[in-house]
Amino acid sequence: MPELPEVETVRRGLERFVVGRVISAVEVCHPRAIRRHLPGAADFTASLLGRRVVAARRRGKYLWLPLDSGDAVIAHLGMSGQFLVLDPAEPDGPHLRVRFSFSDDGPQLRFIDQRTFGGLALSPGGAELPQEIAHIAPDVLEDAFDDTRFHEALRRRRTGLKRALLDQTLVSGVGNIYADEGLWLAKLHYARATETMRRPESQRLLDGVRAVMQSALTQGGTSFDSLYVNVNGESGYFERSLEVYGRRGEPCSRCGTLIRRESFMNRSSFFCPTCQRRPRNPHW
DNA sequence: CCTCATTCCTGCGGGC
DNA sequence: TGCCCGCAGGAATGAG
Repeated sequence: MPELPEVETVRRGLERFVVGRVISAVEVCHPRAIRRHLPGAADFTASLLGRRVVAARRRGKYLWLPLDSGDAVIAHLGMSGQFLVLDPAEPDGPHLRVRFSFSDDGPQLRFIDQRTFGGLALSPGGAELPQEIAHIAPDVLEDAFDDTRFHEALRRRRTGLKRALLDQTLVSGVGNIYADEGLWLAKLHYARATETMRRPESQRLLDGVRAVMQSALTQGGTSFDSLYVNVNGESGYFERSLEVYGRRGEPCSRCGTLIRRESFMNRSSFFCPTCQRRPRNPHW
């Protein structure tokens, strides 16, 4: 599942292999992939033909490619989205959704997405910051992220801590996996009421989320070669470095207590019941 | 305005 | 062996 580190790795790949090139053809193989582009596939394609990609940007889990027209292609990888840079002779896989060809006849950019939660759209005039994603907050690795303001916003919420972490309008880039990992590092329970958070606890949480993301980014950034922009969730981080996610029944590396899994928000939460004490007044 | 459940989708794995 | 069902989850959406 691509979260911030994986998406940043993809952004770097796009910067390296796509920026500067002129789009010569666009093929929408599956209409669902551009469902958020309401004018439809023909409009999407027409807006891109002959345009040069001038940058590759990211906010949270959203990517966008500013074009020389001032528009931008917005991309979200969803659960299983990938961008692959492949020679035109390479056969199409079963989940190819959109294909971009370039005027240099070099490698194509292919958007591939098995579970189709991801998608692309054209943002008119969105080169600087697409208005479609203006509601997405800065992420914890950006200079623009203000720890104090995050803490204050957290205390104004009336919800559980993990729910707040997953709210992209409060902090972006955090998904289920890094939320669980960050909470474990900070020794905080997922159902902790946000309004009771104290400043040092908020700081531990931010530091924890930053630590796991930085670590994943370091590992993920090394795993793509010249024709593979990488990735869905497989940054190599998964198998080696996760402390709680997916580890139900395994001992906590800090205290030995067995990791528990609880169902929460229609998904799983993994935590150490000793290190991450359930609060007296949990917020569901 | 705020919070939260629901919804989209497909491959995989477990149970029978 | 094969079928069915649950599970995985980001974020838009609408209900309350």
